[in-house]
Amino acid sequence: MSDESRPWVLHVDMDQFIAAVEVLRHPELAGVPLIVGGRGDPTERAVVSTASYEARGFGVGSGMPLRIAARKAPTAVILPVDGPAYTAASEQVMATLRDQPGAVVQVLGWDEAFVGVSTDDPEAYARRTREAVLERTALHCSVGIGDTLVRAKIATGFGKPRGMFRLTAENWFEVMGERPTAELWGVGSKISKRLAGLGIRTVAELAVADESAMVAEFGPRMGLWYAQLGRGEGASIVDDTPWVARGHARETTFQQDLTTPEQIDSAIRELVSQVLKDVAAEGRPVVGLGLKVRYAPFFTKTFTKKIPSTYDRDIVLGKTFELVAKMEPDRPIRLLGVRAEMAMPDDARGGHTPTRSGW
DNA sequence: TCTGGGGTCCTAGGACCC
DNA sequence: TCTGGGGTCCTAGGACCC
Repeated sequence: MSDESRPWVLHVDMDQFIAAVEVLRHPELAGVPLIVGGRGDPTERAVVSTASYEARGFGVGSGMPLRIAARKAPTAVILPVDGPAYTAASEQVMATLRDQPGAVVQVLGWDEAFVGVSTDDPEAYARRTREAVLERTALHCSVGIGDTLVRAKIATGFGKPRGMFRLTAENWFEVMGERPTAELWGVGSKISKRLAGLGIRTVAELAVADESAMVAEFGPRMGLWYAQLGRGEGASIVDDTPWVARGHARETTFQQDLTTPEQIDSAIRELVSQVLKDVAAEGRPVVGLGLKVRYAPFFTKTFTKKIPSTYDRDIVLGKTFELVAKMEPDRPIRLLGVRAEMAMPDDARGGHTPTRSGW
């Protein structure tokens, strides 16, 4: 170890963020199993956004259907999602991070951010950051310390809750080598299964995977990117360029299945008008409109249509009727969404880095 | 009494042009 | 009668993340 100041990547992740914000507003809920999701009504179709650690003890996790969560944790308090409250808390957290000396902050979501900083003692810096966040927001966080973005991000999991962990080229294989590929950030269940088909099950095996086999299976970009991920390598520069959305979408879940063309048509009209309003607020032209239709269960149909200059109602409705015509009568539509794509300024398009997410 | 809503990026294949 | 190669654009779909 040297005293030399060098660049580090910190990944700051709030502990059970949404539940913690709710406890701040409802102090009597401290220590109580708490579930936040949907409109707070477990008889409705919705999923869990966050479960407190107490609720997780009952086997409740995020993404789980709310009614199942309520069954698993019958004593849990269930609250509705309150987006504006979490946005406000998030802004306080991010402002605190930006106030730290020398910090470059790249926000990843409501409850997490990368912080780039040059320091000779990243643990001390991380500790001061955690203290500052706690003091300003009364919220706890964990910090991952890494020499790349990927390593910092993965490190956080080992620091939770209310702690920190350092993951670098030095201990990467010691810590991650024997773990399944699905523990990597960007490898989910589908990809890990395809990797297993190539005989690759652990991070260490992925790290030395045959390049031509990877490219044959996943294509030129993804194939090389996954192998790189297995080594924990990649970008180490935290980028605080303000984020510009590439598109907007509106999706909704119907409490009752939609079954007739008339119902579907009016639902699409409503969503299209909402998303066009969102896009108009950005002041950029609409270049495409997509429709996503989900049948119950597990089956998704999509179409996207480039719109020449502006939204063309006839095109969208024409495609809609095509979808409806293809609908099988015994498969009622469950969920439905509309996505609009906006024109992007050329310099915001990205695509210059060798990884799927630009890192 | 199963399955949100908001995003990101990549790939394959067909159409079309030269 | 037979059939290039390269490039771009568009659509559809897949996968992942929080």
